[in-house]
Amino acid sequence: MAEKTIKTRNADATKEAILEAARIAFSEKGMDGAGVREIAEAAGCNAALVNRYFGGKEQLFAAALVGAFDMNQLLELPKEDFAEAMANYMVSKRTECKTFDPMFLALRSISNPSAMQLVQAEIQRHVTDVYADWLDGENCHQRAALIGSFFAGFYLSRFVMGSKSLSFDHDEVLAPMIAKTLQGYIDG
Amino acid sequence: MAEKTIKTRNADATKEAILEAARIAFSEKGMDGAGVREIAEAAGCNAALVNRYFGGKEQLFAAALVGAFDMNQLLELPKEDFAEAMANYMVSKRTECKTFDPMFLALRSISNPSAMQLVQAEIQRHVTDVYADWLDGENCHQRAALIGSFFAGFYLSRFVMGSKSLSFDHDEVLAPMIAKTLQGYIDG
DNA sequence: TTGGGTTGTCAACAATCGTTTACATAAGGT
DNA sequence: ACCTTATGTAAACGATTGTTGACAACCCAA
Repeated sequence: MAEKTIKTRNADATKEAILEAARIAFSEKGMDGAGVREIAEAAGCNAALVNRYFGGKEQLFAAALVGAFDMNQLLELPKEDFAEAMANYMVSKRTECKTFDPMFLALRSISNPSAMQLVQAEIQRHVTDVYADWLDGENCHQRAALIGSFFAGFYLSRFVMGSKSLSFDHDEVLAPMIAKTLQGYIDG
Repeated sequence: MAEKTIKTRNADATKEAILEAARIAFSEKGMDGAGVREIAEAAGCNAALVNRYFGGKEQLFAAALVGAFDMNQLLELPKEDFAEAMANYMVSKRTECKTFDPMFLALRSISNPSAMQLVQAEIQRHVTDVYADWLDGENCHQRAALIGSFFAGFYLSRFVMGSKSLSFDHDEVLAPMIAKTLQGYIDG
């Protein structure tokens, strides 16, 4: 949103531009790797405005986090379709540059303890607990957490680390394996 | 190894002290989070020696990585015992402070691209490929990589993020679930 | 048109980083 | 004992970081 052609002064707009730029930068480089000046430049404004509108980098990170982990569309499926749908989702996901991905943001920010704590709380409330309610059986919290950790591990290995064995070339092989693992946690 | 009582000059000893301090610091804070001065202080020497002996921080990180991922004791077990043994290993692992853990080092360094590349290459060669050879069946590389990613995800969620649902309190519930997942990848 | 508050910019601050240079000191052969 | 080399220390450099305060420019109401 580096729209400098029209310089209409609008606090809410620049605030939103900073937030969007921050989400992208944090996704690409993590909380520590992304700089305030770099975010401000991508938002088309000055770095000082980041502090004026958000109070600091950490609070900007917290603001970038709200509503990020609302990935509950899959939960509207019938339970017998969930595993295959989620496996297809995991496998069909493509990594584009300059985009906001809460999973990247989380994975690349875990070296920062306070950022990690924010991420953990957000995931626990908006993902793990929701999935546990949906599973709704014996040890549902553990099964939900294992689904989440499996998802995170796959994301980490495939996209962040770039494992060759988990590359796009093997999607047809990977999808059923992933689905089977997920089904195991759904059945309990 | 901050042994300052006896100041015997020994290049190899301090080199090793720096390496050990680096492994611990990198495990706790990651490649970017750990500072050279902090490592040198933990090693009981000056920060300049880090550059003299290793050529720089990145090369120190690379040196701290060699031989780190030799976790192949489990492969000496018979195949039918592997899943349960690895599940017990994952569940019985305790996180101590001031210790070297290559998995922590890897997870907390993925925000640094060059560090991540070094880690990925090391894991691919010393873990994933070795496990694939051991599995030795159809899609063995994918099955091995999924074991690794599952392991990483569990490590990340339980130890680094501190997921409550995967805490020590639920070890008896978690172990058989983990074992079942692993067994799925072993059988293929 | 004028004043006041909002919005944005600029420059500098203090801290930290990895790194380098210059210098001091211990060790060991001659 | 002396001299050379190896080993360790100290200080500073340049770059970057998040943050802040002073200042300028704009918008809007009176």
